[in-house]
Amino acid sequence: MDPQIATHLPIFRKQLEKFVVFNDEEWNVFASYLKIRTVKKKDHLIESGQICKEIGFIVSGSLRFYHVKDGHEITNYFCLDQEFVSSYSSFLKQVPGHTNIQALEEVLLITFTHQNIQQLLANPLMAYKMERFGRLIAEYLICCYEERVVSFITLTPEERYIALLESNSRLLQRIPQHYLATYLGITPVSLSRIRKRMFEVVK
Amino acid sequence: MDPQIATHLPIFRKQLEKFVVFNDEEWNVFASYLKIRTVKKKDHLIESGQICKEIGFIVSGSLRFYHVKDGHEITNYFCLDQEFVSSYSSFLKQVPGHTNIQALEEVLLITFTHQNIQQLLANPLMAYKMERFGRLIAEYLICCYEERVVSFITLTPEERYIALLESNSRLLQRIPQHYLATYLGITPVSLSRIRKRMFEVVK
DNA sequence: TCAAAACGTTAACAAAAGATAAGAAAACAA
DNA sequence: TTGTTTTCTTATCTTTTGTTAACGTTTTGA
Repeated sequence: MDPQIATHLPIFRKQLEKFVVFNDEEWNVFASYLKIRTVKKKDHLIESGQICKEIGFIVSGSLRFYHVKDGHEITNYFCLDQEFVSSYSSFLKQVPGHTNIQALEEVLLITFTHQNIQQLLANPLMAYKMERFGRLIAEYLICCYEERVVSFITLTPEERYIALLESNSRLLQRIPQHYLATYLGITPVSLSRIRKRMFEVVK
Repeated sequence: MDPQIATHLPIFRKQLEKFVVFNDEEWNVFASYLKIRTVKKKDHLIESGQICKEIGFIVSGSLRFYHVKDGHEITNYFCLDQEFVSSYSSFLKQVPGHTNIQALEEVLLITFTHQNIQQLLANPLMAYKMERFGRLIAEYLICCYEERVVSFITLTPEERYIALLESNSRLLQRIPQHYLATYLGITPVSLSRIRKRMFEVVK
């Protein structure tokens, strides 16, 4: 194991315990698969057309997911520290995806690969808890996605922006506004107008 | 076990096997929890504010998911036969949801409850396969949701409609158009215009 | 069968969003 | 620092969508 990784393992283990609690023996097996690496600002964790081989836990930094359409980049998601990051659909099916994931700030990641998980799932000592871990993470993500779909269906872009201000102002302070705009499903120009309208009402 | 259910179990078992294969002993345990019931056209499987207690497998019929906003119904999803149906976020967290699920046609359902699943997960004979089953279903749903979020971000309403025509024309023949419109994120009037534009180009 | 309800289309007008371009402000890098 | 790039705002014009209402057709249910 990379000695550098040891510093960051406790915080990672603590986050994992929101989903499943490994005893020390299990944890040692699991941790033996972990790797640590950095992604420089503006570098990519994964690009469109590639098969996503790994899941990362973000020790520090932030990333954005984006798609390219007609030469424009459209931001789909943001991940901040203490969260997991992966192009899930590509990762789960091991097929090429359309998602790009780019570091917005320098990122420090603890990673494990799809192959690692398959090995752990095939290990009788680990299989049960790994299945459970996978289930609970996947269920968590379903709730996130459901919320996002519902916000597209039921809210106007302005309402989505306000909801984001209220629920996740931490995000807004770290993310350039034009990325936020496409995340909300509108153009940067349009978000600027929405903001203008909002602040005029306040005056 | 309800004798009426026996007729429909083989098709259900076959669909389940896309996710996990139960041996006969496991299957008998699992099947002992199943119930069958019908939902009449326009009746609700679940309404906003309720905790969703069950997952259903649709033997026949179709349903729509919708939210209410400012007195308007906004359709969020459709389920046809041979699919699973539940208000997942509410079901998984066992908290009241905002989703309504209504039968578009008379529906025949095979159901099992959240409590049933907890019992199966706690049964040492079943736990491993139930965890696995849950994981694989959840992963499948993640891919569905991801596709839907991406379609909102990257496509115009017209492109979303065309994509739906190409990928799921089976749906379109069974679903009233005004439900489809809100599913696409637009009004029924707007969808009617999009259709008019499309057919004029063809001429 | 027959009246009521639901559904789809169209029109007219208003509101919102997209596209493009220009300019100011802020962040970044040599 | 200084020059460059990035980011945000603003303006103009066009396109799209929403809103409301009217109308004809189809479906539904008593």
